[in-house]
Amino acid sequence: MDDCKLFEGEYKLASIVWELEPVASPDLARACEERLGWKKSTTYTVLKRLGDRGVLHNERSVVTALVKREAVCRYETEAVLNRSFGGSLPAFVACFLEGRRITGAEAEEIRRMIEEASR
Amino acid sequence: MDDCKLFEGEYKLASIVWELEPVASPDLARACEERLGWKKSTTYTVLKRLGDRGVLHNERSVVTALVKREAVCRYETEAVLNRSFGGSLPAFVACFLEGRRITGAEAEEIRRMIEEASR
DNA sequence: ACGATCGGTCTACCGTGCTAGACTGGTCTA
DNA sequence: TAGACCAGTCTAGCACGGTAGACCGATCGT
Repeated sequence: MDDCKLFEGEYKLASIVWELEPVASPDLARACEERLGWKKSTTYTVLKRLGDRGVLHNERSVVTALVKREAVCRYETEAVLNRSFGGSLPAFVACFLEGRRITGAEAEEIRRMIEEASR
Repeated sequence: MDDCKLFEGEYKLASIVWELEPVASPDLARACEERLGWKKSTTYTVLKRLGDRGVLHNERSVVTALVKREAVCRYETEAVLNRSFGGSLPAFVACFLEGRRITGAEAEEIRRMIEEASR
């Protein structure tokens, strides 16, 4: 899905939808005004764009997400990994961990996932 | 360092510098022309911008990097993690691993790093 | 001394994402 | 049925990143 490439403003809107969906479009506009300082028309403009791209859906004034947050996060994950780390997860982890500590619980969690994925 | 936030074109140029440094500016212009299809002036424009921001350095026609690749990668790492995963490495790893396999060697490598960082 | 070459800058155009004001078509109510 | 209200669209200005053409000052070979 190349639909998953969201620009900054689009991402902000999508984030709010993911949190509130299903949400009435006027409520969404209100939420965007409060949280992002957007005017009504701005919300609808971005909403329409994402609707056209099949990311969000607005029907009878009820907005829902067609593309889930996980898919977008995953796309970004992939993008960063490819662009900066040659697609290598170890390289990414190494970079993040450089001179940093993590808790035992986090370590355990990651260990379990690694275990799972390499079995 | 907020210097580490590079735009697309800037990142491309910086990548070439990281690879070739120290590099004579005309050579750099040539490399950008070959690899990116950039005209000379484009290279110098971006080079100057990055010079002003303290990312690259051009002195007596020799270009070097003041900000290292690792720092930029780290910045991006952090940015993605914060934006999409609430700063949680486990969440990122979970997303990346979702329905995917990794080799035993990679698993081992990550395990070692996790071990190291949680000790 | 002078023209050529070269490193480097200045200015500007273009595409695009962001934002919003003006407007429209439909519905509801007095 | 006329006016108010509301969901949604259209159009457009603005800022900015990407790109490059024109130009300039210094150096160097003849």
